[in-house]
Amino acid sequence: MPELPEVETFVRNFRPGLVGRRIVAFESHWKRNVRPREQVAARAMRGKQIEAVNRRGKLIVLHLSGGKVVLIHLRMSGRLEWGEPGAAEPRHVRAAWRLDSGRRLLLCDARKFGRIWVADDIAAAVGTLGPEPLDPHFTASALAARLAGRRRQIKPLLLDQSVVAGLGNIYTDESLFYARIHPLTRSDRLAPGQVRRLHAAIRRVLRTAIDRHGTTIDWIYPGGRMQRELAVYGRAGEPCRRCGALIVALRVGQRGTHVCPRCQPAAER
DNA sequence: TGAATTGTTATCGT
DNA sequence: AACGATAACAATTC
Repeated sequence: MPELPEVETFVRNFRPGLVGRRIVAFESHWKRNVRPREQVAARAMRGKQIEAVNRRGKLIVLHLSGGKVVLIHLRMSGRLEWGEPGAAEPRHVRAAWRLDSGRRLLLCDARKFGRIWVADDIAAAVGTLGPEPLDPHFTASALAARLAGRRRQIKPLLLDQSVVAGLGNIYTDESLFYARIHPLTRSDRLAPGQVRRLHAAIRRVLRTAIDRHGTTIDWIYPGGRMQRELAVYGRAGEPCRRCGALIVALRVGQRGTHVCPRCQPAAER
């Protein structure tokens, strides 16, 4: 569930408590999800200072003194919490970084799908990521270039992190709605104007969602306000805010997908 | 109780 | 062979 806006919100909320702090210890018994294995990762992090905290796609990136990076992917149900001395321990703690401030940074994850890497750089851990959709270099023509030569359905293509980094199910559906593109449309059938609309929609949706601190739609991610403003996601059977037609749920690439049948006419085959 | 949930990867087919 | 579609997987909640 955490997509780019939710990850960005975590980064902004936790950055002040992290930058400049030193990692005293790393504790985890999350064998399957920590790379390299816990003791090796712990040794690489111990004593290092956190010099910067930022985001790349859906990854949280801690830049450590000495040059290594710690990458945290929240996947479906991960979230960051502070472990305060004397406070009750949150549920589902999978990893903890003890800091010289006396606090612990906790990665909590009910479903255990999250991941932690300690690596020399992002590419070494997760391979190639597509451009940041909010970066100035991500222009409409840059998007068009990334779609060129592909003939996949547009929705799975947008979910592919090597095409654009950071979009997940919610914001892909929202972006396609504002661009008035049906999610099954083949990418090579998009007119230049549609690509420009899609580019603008992606940036508009992500910027708005960051401003609202992300989307809270269930118990997993608290604190967001974007759910009030979603146009299609999770609104099956409700009227389209633009035209009044009823929002339809369908399945695209194994994913729950939401469209306005009038605003997003199905691509003819 | 089992259906729903998601990003990634493995696998199958074209 | 490269790409696209699909299945599988992790584990939990309601």
